[in-house]
Amino acid sequence: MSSYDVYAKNCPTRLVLDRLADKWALLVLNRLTDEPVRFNRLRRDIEGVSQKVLTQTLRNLERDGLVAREVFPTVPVTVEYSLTPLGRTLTQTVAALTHWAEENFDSVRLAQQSFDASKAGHARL
Amino acid sequence: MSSYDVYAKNCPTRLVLDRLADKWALLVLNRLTDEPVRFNRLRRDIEGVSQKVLTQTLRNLERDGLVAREVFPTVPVTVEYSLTPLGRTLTQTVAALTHWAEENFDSVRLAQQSFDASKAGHARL
DNA sequence: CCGTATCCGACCGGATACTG
DNA sequence: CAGTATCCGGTCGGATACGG
Repeated sequence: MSSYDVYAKNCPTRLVLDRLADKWALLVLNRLTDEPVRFNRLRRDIEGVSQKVLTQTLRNLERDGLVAREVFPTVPVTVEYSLTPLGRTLTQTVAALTHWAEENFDSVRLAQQSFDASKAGHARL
Repeated sequence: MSSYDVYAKNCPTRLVLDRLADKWALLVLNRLTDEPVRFNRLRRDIEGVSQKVLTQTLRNLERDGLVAREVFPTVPVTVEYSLTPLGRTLTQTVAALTHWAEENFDSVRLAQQSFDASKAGHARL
């Protein structure tokens, strides 16, 4: 079964999947879907990400060819990030994931509460 | 723009997205797509995951209502994991992600090599 | 404005040993 | 077989300071 190769350690797909399995990466790709965005704008819009981590995330995405970085020689300097053609091939899927999360949040929360309640009896400290 | 709420810190969707943005979780969901799987089978099939981390991943997915855990009173005990109906609503999207990774691995690798080569001049240790 | 560099505490995950 | 418990080194990420 070649479709099971995905689970193998040496499967190249795992390397790509590891990168996508990153909450900030997904949020960045999502934010860049409609328009190019400057660094600090991105930093402000995606609440909770530090400058360091956002930079790392963007570098990784740039290295993978999903995001393009363009520097404008203004004073002070302006840097715009946008999706590459390769990156755009991912937007449908990323949007689907986000959409699922929006649609099913209530179900997930309900399941969590139910799960936690059923385990409450064990909390005998 | 309500569709931008996804990026807000307090957005509930972020909580769900954080959980899905996990490489092991995605691989587990993928592996459970076609059939229920026992714990050690899962551990063997998904190379590189430790028992501890696989357990944690499965507990989280169970808590979120995506995965069901069934214990069979055999000797020794047998535990089967499967997708819940809620979990099955995710399989299309997860499969799409995996499929993208398979399709575009070459492009990503090429981009990485190109990126690394362009930065080689800075490696003056 | 857009980073890089450094320090440092918190958390993650592997190894190991033990239970039902 | 399927976990839980504990230890413990490595990594991640926040804070801060500084540079182009």
